Amino acid sequence: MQTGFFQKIKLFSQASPTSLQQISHAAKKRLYKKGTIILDRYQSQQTFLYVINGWIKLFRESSDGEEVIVDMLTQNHHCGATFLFESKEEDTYMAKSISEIEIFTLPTTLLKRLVASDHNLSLCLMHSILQKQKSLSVHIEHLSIQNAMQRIGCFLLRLRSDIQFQKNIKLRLPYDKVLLASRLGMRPETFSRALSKLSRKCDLHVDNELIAISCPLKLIQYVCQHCSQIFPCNLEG
Amino acid sequence: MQTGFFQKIKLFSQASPTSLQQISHAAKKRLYKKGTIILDRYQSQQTFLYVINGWIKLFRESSDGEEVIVDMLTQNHHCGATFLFESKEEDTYMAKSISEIEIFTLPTTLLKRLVASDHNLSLCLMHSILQKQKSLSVHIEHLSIQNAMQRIGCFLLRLRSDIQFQKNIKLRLPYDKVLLASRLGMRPETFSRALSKLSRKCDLHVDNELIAISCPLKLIQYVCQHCSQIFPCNLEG
DNA sequence: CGAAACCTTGACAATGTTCAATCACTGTGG
DNA sequence: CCACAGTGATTGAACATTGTCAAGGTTTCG
Repeated sequence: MQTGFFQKIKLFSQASPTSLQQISHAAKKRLYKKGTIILDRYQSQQTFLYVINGWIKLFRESSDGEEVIVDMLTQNHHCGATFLFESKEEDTYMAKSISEIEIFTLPTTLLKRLVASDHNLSLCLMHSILQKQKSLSVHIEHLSIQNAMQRIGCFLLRLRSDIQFQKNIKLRLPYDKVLLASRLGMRPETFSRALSKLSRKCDLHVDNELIAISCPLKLIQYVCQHCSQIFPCNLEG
Repeated sequence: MQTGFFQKIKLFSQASPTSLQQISHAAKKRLYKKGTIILDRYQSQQTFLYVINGWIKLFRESSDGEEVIVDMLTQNHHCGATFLFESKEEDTYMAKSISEIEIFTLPTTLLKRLVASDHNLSLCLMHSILQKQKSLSVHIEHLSIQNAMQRIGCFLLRLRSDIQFQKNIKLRLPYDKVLLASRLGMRPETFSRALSKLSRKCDLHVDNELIAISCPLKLIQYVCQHCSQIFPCNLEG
């Protein structure tokens, strides 16, 4: 792969020429169709994964056999930084493509070496981790404050950054409702009922995975009322 | 303050002598009694705060005037790293002592300079941030999977790391129940009822803020049953 | 075509919240 | 020193929200 490609990625934009060269040498770009297991738990430990395009589900099984969503990644998200310093088996996860995806991977060992030697690269990585941390904090606040309808509305609002200045927004849910329900901490049945209740309350038009928001401000007002953030909260850079 | 003090702190253990010197020069050690406002929102932006001892509440107000807990800090926790790269007003918080506390602070600007120049220091900081990130992920899993009784039990279990090998553990709640309830994402009334229900179910003995766990394994079994982590999950340090 | 997954709906159970009342405890000012 | 206000904590009753179970429709894909 070409160094220019990586230089355009914020995370690597400050990396030294040597680092960029090593990265572009070692990176493996891959395309997968929907529904493919990308990493098993063992591989997750050894792989830094960067999403160029599409959606990926990171998950584990709980002790009673249920699937637990660890994270959902999309464009410009990455995973694997956890294993730069510690490599505990309990932290591992599986990765599965939820749509067609385009990604690249790097061996954790290489990234570890680069981060140890390339100060600017490590600072970019730290910046990115801090952004992620903020989004986790916001997620926690939402889970403890918002009800099912609000969590769904909040998710919709975050799908588009320009949403507050538009009218009659049209969205497509990026992945299926069962998964989305789980991501938002509720049962599929609750999701189904809450979405239809929300659409009555805030003038949405729902047609399977297509959703039209006729008046974003109305939705924002209902969704964000108890939150400590100001509306376009936590839109990642 | 003495450089030796900071060298013993994991976060600064790999810092260069020059960094350590600058840190020890600029650090302000402080004692506060319970109930003191340590930082207002403006100060939080300019201050890196490290807890030597005691408990601190970080919080904000939501748009409808409710207090939102951002984080609870204790021994060896810190806050302020967020502002090393970005300084958004919405990310600021207030800090209040919940017990007698001993802390030290550094100006964000200094830490920023040091992190920019001292590679090993920045790696230590990154490590610490990644640990924090893991604990946030676990928190999210707990909020979406556990019920009120389990969240309370889980909190108790994390108060002592050796808990699984003991019998008849005696604990003291580190801060009041209203705050703890909010931290665990429930109402004080729910907390009160859930704690008494839990104590019946898992043989706890509750006497105000004192709690005795006669059989930790029984509690672990009930609390951790749906979790993707293995028991002594996410014990920091 | 048929199996499997996804999605929705109804009836009901479990869980959590709200509101109001009460009690204990703490610190303050008269 | 006591009265009193304020906070923390608990409890009951009514209510709201979410989860569970079962059934049936729809979509997807080999």
